[in-house]
Amino acid sequence: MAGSGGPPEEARGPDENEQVRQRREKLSRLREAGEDPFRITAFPRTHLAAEVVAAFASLQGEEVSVAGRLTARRRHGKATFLDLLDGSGRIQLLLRENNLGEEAYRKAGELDVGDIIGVRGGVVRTRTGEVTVEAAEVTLLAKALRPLPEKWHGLKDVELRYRRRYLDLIANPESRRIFQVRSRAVRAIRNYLDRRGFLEVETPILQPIPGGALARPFITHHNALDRDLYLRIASELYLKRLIVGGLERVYEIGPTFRNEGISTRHNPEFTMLELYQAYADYQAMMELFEGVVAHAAQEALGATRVERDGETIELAPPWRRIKLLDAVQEYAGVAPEDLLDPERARAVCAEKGLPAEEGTPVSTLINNLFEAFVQPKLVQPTFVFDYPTIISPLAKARPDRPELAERFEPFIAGLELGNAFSELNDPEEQRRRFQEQVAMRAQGDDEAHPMDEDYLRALEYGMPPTGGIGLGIDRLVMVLTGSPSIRDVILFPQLRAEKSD
RNA sequence: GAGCCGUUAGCUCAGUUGGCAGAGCACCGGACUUUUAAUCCGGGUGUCCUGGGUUCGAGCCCCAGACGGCUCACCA
Repeated sequence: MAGSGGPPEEARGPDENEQVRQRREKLSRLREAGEDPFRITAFPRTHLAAEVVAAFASLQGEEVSVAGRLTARRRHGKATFLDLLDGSGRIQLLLRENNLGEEAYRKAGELDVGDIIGVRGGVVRTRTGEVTVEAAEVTLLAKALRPLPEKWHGLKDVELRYRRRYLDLIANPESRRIFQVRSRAVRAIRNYLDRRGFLEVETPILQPIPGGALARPFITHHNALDRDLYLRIASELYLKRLIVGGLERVYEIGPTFRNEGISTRHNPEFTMLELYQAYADYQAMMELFEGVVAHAAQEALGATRVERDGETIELAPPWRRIKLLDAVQEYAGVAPEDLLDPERARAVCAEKGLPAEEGTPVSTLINNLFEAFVQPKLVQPTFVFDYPTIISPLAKARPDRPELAERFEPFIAGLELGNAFSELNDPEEQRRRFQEQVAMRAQGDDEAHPMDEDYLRALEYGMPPTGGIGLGIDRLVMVLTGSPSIRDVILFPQLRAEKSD
């Protein structure tokens, strides 16, 4: 094979097939003719596909240059229609032997679907009314050696969609749309916060003490310092140090890592918005949260309503607000007084078919009830508030009921979208909470919060009363795009190795 | 980590009771100068996920494994 003018053996990939072989041979012939497409470094594009279509009235008869990927071909002898896909969308090209000449038309016939091409030509409308570039010159800018997925069904195989996202983006317009919505939503959030005087900052991703949340971290190692570091599970404690430092409104949008299971709602690395506002409490955070989300939806989708499972979700404020225990009563039918005593609470859970082993803390029982009976019902945006202090070690307790924290979690479409509270700024109380967590860690709870003396020292310098929010960007995008899986809104979700050796 | 389902051509998918591996698109050859899932004629290009086993014979049955999806468990 290698001797028949084909490409050298070592240039081939491991999964060659007939179509790839043919394309490699075409590339070889081009190179032998001194027309190696990969030597071209630029193409003077004058218009995007969408621009040509949108400005047809003024461009008709004018010459334009467009470039992109050849995604379809319809041959009619001495005329051929091509579909060109660029970053803005699709435009049709018309190649005619009359215009190109016999030789150029023949060479254009050697193009393959998937090739990257540049075309110079006049803007016309075809007999069927489609805006089209009638080519005067066609340039191959990059050869596609592999065939594209099928044009009609696109790329359906979810594993291939995740592993080869580039193919998904080429073949499935909906996938392109999702990531455009995601980008617009994030930009809208930044604009919204910037306009309200927030400062965007970056805090360490490599942290010596992984705090700010209750979760297992990834461990890594710095060679020069010869010490283990952790990939952050939250940016919380660093951002609050900035509040101490007088940056009174700060936020960060960035990757966060939790060493836990993977599911349709969890990726080991995800994007979180965290923000902190001095002199505000969790009530103010509710208003800020619903404002951020509604604005993101408006800017990304042009509407505050989204469809999901045939139901319309209205994201415009105000959202419903309900106390955790009231929600449990409403949806699970369990009276708050039944949850005061651990024995009665366990009996109620057992009755409902939930695990209720001896010694299970009431807070866990409440959480189980909530997740089983309440959370799936919270389709419209809902703030659930007043969580047990024991599971909120960084939140300020309610002055009147210290067993409850000034904390809320927002839910949309049954998804937990974030977490927020009035930040605990009493350094002595924070130390007691940390000690409580350290004791739980000693009991084997490896998600309990570690002690962080430097954070306590910062609080000892004085932090104003502060409200804070964490918002899962990926999950918000799931809501905005109606995506059932978090993998649909993360460009390269975590998967197992493709091949095991 | 557990349960259920899936893996067949480049892509989307059929494959009957265990009996020569199939279709559409893509691709290759031919016709065609305004089509848009173009059309018409001709051509199947394959590690049936992998490794064992049963059988005269395995895509199909059995066992083990890989990868993926969904559900559950922990979390945002």
